[in-house]
Amino acid sequence: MSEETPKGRAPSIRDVARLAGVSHQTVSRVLNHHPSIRPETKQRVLDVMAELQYQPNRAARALVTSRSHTIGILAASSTQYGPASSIAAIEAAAREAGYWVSTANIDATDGRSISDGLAHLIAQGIEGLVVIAPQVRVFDTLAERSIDVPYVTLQSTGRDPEHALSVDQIAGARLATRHLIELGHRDIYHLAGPQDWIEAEARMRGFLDEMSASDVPTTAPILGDWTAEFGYYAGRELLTIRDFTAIFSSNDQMALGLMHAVRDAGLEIPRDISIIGFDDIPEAAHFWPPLTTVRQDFAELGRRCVALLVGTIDSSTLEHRGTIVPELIVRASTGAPAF
Amino acid sequence: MSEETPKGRAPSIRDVARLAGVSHQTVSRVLNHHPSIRPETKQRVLDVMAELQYQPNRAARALVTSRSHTIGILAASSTQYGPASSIAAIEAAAREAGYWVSTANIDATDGRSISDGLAHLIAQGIEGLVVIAPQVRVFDTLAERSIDVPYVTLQSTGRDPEHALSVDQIAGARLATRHLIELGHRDIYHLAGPQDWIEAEARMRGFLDEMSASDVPTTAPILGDWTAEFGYYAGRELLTIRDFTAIFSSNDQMALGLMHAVRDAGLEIPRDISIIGFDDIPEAAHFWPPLTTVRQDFAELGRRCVALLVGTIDSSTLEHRGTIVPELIVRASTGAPAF
DNA sequence: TTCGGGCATGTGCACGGTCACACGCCGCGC
DNA sequence: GCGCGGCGTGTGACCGTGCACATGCCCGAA
Repeated sequence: MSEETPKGRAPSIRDVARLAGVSHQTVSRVLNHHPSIRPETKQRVLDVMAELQYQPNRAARALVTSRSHTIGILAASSTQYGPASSIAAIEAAAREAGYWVSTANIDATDGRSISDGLAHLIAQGIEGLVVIAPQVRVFDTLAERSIDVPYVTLQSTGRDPEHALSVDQIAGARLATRHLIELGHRDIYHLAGPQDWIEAEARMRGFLDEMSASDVPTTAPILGDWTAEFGYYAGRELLTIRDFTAIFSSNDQMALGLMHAVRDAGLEIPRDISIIGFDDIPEAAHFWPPLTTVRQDFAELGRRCVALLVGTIDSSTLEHRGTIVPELIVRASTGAPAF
Repeated sequence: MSEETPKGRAPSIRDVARLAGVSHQTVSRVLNHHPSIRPETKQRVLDVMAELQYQPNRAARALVTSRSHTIGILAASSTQYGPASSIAAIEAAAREAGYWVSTANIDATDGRSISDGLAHLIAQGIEGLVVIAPQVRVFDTLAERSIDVPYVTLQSTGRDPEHALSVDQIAGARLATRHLIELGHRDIYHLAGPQDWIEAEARMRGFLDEMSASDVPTTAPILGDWTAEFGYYAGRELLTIRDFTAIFSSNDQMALGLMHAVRDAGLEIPRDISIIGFDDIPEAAHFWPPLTTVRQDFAELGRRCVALLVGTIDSSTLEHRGTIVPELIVRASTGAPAF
């Protein structure tokens, strides 16, 4: 080994200092872009750093500054398209802003898991928290543990609008519902998401709002679990009634299950029944028939989320955040009802 | 504030020590489950810890032990079902084993992004690395940067079998291909994944192996990009030829696109053309028709991955790892060819 | 009795950074 | 000529933990 440093350890600022003929503090100043350093000195230090392949020790820095530069993500259902997209976007935006990301995947139906995940993140000294999970339970845990870092929840404006950031779910749901109404549908069902997801609740509210605003008699929403499986069985149940011409599903996966059930019953989409989804997962364009749905910009959401969090951390200033409005994507699964 | 500790800081082991009437070292021993501590003393320390809501400082511990207890994940395409499932499984397994996880999402087509992501993880002092990405480029970067932590790549046995862990893609692909051959198909196309994904390569190899083993004339695989979109356009192209009765798609999304194209051409599945996919994403059971595919157990993969990594870190012992064999799921998208 | 050894605990230092403060030098105004 | 302030740099302490070593005690074997 032709190590420049005496020990087997990674080089420290003192090693750099010695080789550059300066004090360790000067090296620290170079690292932190302190203004008053002679360019000549600075260059010398930088050269030695490059030569030694010096890497600042995160732990040491975190210890003394008591700052971790880490944002935690508490995520449920992270295998689903929406959450996964948000996570990826947050991760990218955070890195851009000089922050690290640590994720804890939890089982949102298990209170213990929520608490554990949160403890896990807090133990890492996170400076900000993003919650991507059904909030109802998480909120309780959050309140209980009296979180002392800024946090943002990536769901619709629910119980804690101050911390919420989201695509406007209500507007999206109204968009979808209005689309069906404008096509002439009057008997419309809504297949909602799980009761304890605030996103699901918001979409349901949007549906109900738009229905009553258009003087269309509302039907009781069916509570689902986001899965195609559920959509399929819910569809089979519904079709024993057959007093409707359209269904608005709270996400694309359930819409897929619905379509499956409708076809099994020998009916045609959209001739007999129109179906509209929510999310616009990449596959939706290739469902049979291609699914009309509402698109959300998850990447933008992630970016704003980090901007808000970092703004709060760095300057205690709440950055103003506009609403992200979703977009209606009309494909072939919706049409005028046939009488 | 009725703080027990003098300063506004979080309590340290010394605060605990003072209140418990012991030395800081004794507290440290309690934390690390040192055997020789009187149960009485231990309990006293634990009581004070609980009272003070003491939390060990990770940074300080990492600084002195030079161990971060963190596993890094370098992931591409983490919004897709397979990678997302693996990540969630790894995260859970790692937490179980007392490790933390840090994820870097990269754009695998961009060499710079790979390198940045890797640097990002290394700067965090990760002790192990899991690579979930098309490996060809990543391998080069890995070699170039001479990674000094144990790593595992979550793809098929390719260039670096020593570090690879995966569901046996070749066996899975042979399973799928054999299924088609046994149904009586002779003219079979394979829609492969991107050239630089070793997984895609392995599935292609499995396809070719099985075809020649069964004395069926092979066709040149078509190289796709995993998306339903590509599957759709590839299907349209293929259908202008029509000299085949079955297609084996390297993943379920492309299979979905293929199905779309086949229906657009007025053909029926599986009467005119059989289609088989790979992955068994949760939606596959509700495609039209429900997709025959090959299921991989991602959760098991994640668990083994962490077990292997932690084994290597803790004892430098390579734990023996069996192969995970995928399972053929027969649904309605495949059938005997009609002549 | 003496001595070795294990147990339970304490003392001091090291880890690799940052921060507060001190220091020497130079230029400028009075 | 003297004091003052800013610039560039150095000195030492400190952050919260774990480790090596020291200490006192008790027990059993020589």
